[in-house]
Amino acid sequence: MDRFDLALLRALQTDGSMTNAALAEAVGLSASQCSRRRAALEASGVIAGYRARLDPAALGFGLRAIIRVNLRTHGQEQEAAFARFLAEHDQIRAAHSVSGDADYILDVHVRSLEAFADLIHTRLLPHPQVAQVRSEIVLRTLKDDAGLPLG
Amino acid sequence: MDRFDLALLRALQTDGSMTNAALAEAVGLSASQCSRRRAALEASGVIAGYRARLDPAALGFGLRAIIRVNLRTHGQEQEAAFARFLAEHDQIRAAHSVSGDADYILDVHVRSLEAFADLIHTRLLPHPQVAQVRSEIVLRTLKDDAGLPLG
DNA sequence: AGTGAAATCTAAACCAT
DNA sequence: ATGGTTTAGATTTCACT
Repeated sequence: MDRFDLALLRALQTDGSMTNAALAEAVGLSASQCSRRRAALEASGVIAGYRARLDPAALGFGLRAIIRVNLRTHGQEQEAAFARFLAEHDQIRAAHSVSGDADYILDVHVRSLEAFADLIHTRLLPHPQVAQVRSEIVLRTLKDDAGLPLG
Repeated sequence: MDRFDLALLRALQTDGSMTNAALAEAVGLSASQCSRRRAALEASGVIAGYRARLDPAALGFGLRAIIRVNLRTHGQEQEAAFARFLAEHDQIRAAHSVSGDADYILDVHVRSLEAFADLIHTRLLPHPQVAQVRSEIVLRTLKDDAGLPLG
């Protein structure tokens, strides 16, 4: 993992569709070398994959919210049940168990305020493990999934 | 935007490096048609771009936190100043202005607890606009940037 | 470790339906 | 609008330094 690898990663987390020729120019290496280093970074898992970034607004997702959840009980089985709940709901785009005021923090994209209310009132609050739900609705996104600070 | 476009988007937000031939097989269209639809989705901005997803742990980012920030004042100029602060700090990977208990919610990746403490105590808290900072440290990530729920 | 060229594969323009 | 063909370009393996 030298400065060339870091430069490759910086370039690829900005634009994952860069060709090896473009990467070669960007980092100062030959295209073949970029290809090989890139393959190694993919094989080792440093590059976990490539994804298209979609525009939520263009696809009708009008509302984003950050939701903090507290559970009633904290046993192994309860946590597993809640994890299954999270996995089953694809409006929930990110979910972290956290240490702090809340137990879980969710990042949620929905099409409308109705869909949001539905998620809160007919999904989350009735869940047997859920004790408290507090949400913040996103008004403006100043930064979204900016790259990792490499170098 | 028909079911084929949605299928393309679903495939590409899961794996952005799929070839048009692979997409053709996945969605049931010819490769040329996939190429054309894909170009249209890129041109219209529905596909905002492609990015490599990096593994934070593999790159030494040992700590992630969600930080809620409240500002002292809420004028145009104050918000702009805070927005500049956010843009300048690349440990802050996402930042949203929100309606709810907090004014801003930040998603932060740092290398260590020291780096985290430094961000809080020598960057955020001394900032003239910042009134309150409350953070939750991520213990376990159950879902991270899952795709938008299409169809 | 690094490069340059050859062979394979991919994308996009073209054309016909 | 869609699918097949072709061409120009990209990737990757190989030979070599």
